[in-house]
Amino acid sequence: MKNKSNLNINQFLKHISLDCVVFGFHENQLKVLLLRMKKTQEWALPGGFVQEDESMELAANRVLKVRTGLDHIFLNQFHVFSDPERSNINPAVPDVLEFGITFNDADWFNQRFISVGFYALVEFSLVQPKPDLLSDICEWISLDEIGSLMMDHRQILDKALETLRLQLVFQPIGYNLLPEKFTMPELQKLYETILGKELDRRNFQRKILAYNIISKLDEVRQGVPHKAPSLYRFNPENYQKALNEGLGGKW
Amino acid sequence: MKNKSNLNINQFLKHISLDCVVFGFHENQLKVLLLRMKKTQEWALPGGFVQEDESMELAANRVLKVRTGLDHIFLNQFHVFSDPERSNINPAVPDVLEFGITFNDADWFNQRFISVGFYALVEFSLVQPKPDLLSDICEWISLDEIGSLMMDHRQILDKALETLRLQLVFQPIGYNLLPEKFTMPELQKLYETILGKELDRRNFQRKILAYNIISKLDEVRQGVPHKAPSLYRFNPENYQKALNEGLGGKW
DNA sequence: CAAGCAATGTGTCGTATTGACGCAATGATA
DNA sequence: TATCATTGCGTCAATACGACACATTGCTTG
Repeated sequence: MKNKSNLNINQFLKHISLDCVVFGFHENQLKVLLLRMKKTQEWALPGGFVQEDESMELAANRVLKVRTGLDHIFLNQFHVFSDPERSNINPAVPDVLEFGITFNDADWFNQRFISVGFYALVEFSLVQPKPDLLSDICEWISLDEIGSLMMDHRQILDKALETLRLQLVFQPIGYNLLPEKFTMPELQKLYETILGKELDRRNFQRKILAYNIISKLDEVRQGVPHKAPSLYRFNPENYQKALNEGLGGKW
Repeated sequence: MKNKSNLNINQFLKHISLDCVVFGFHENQLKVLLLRMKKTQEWALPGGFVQEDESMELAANRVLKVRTGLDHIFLNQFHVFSDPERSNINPAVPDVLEFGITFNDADWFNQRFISVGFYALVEFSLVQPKPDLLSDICEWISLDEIGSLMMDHRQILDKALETLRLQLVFQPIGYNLLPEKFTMPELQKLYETILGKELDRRNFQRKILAYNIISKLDEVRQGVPHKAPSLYRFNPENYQKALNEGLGGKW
């Protein structure tokens, strides 16, 4: 039973959804990809549903491919949001009714959803944001400019950030967020933004270099004021090794 | 539409299940609560489904209350298992048909499930294991005696253990696994079992004491061979503080 | 019943890690 | 050409960590 829109809800599992917190880094700021809902003008995380033959991970990849144009995105599930009240106030329903979608579809959106949260780390410049059926805008918003979001999406975002901070302590971060070549101050700013606090420039460099996950290049960044900083790039082998084995693993 | 058994599947959300890895510590061994399926004799994790008005956490608590007799169990979700093939080989179906359950119920068990994995830490001696409708045995099995499990439950167990190991590095563990009073060697053995490697007795004590989460008592363990070890107990306030703020948090 | 012994309680020492900070070099800016 | 923000490199003390020594306790055993 198809419907007028290009969204065929009948191929999706009931009660289950996913929401993605897509992190990017640009102009020394951590940004998140958000959608603005047509009807309510509320901002929301990109999300979607699960087809009958795909895993949650595949579904998240499929959703993000449409939303960003990217394939093989670095993705991690971090929490399941299952408060029975979380979707009671779903404001998407009036939207649905306005855009040529049948009442059966409104029922679909009105049901209770248990949502699996994913966070994604992507290289900002590669993303081509595309709104979905219910939104008119899809764009990057700086972390400190994000106010309240639709439903419990603010809570999902906060939990993603908290998870990312914990990961940072025992796993390398940056390979998926920075361009191939980057400077030490840029990498440091990324860490500072995620952690939400300032770090000592010299101690940071010492620690990062000790991990052996980045290599210094024979180039400097051009066209910047003051002294030109050296460029670095990640060492894929050691980075992967650090991902598997952890960094400062105590005990 | 009720059925003959005391399991009313109609109150549950379709496609969604949960599985619990319940850890206990006894006789210096880490144990997991397992069920043996009546029909196939395979071992399985305790699990269940989600009612229409409860969160995943509430559902997990409800399931474990029945299975262990305990309330307010320390519970954490750790991963969602959503491989479309994971429940194709569900061996519970023949069981279901044999125990007076209607064919509609067999359909229920035959559907695809996305399962949220929880791990629980409980005090061994407080648990009163009870089998469920499809199992004849519910008991503690030592970690190193666990072979293959039903469906993907072995994979779920392994992931739970991996998560527990990571938690151990930056969060205190033990309050929920040990009796009120315990000895330093017991606590160390718990850490060693979870980490899967031996630790230096003296360095372990120094490190643990530095966290200020346990207090030494004016008692020693009675009736043990050789020198009687002192008893300790967790300091609830500092333990909770460490849970929130983390332990050796780098950066 | 005393010597032996296994396990516990306490401390040391060299090394590595960390946090705080100094200072010279660079290169655009004024 | 002098200035100055920023980068690159280094120092030092405090702390944490791993490896190990030694004394103590109290059951075990000859």
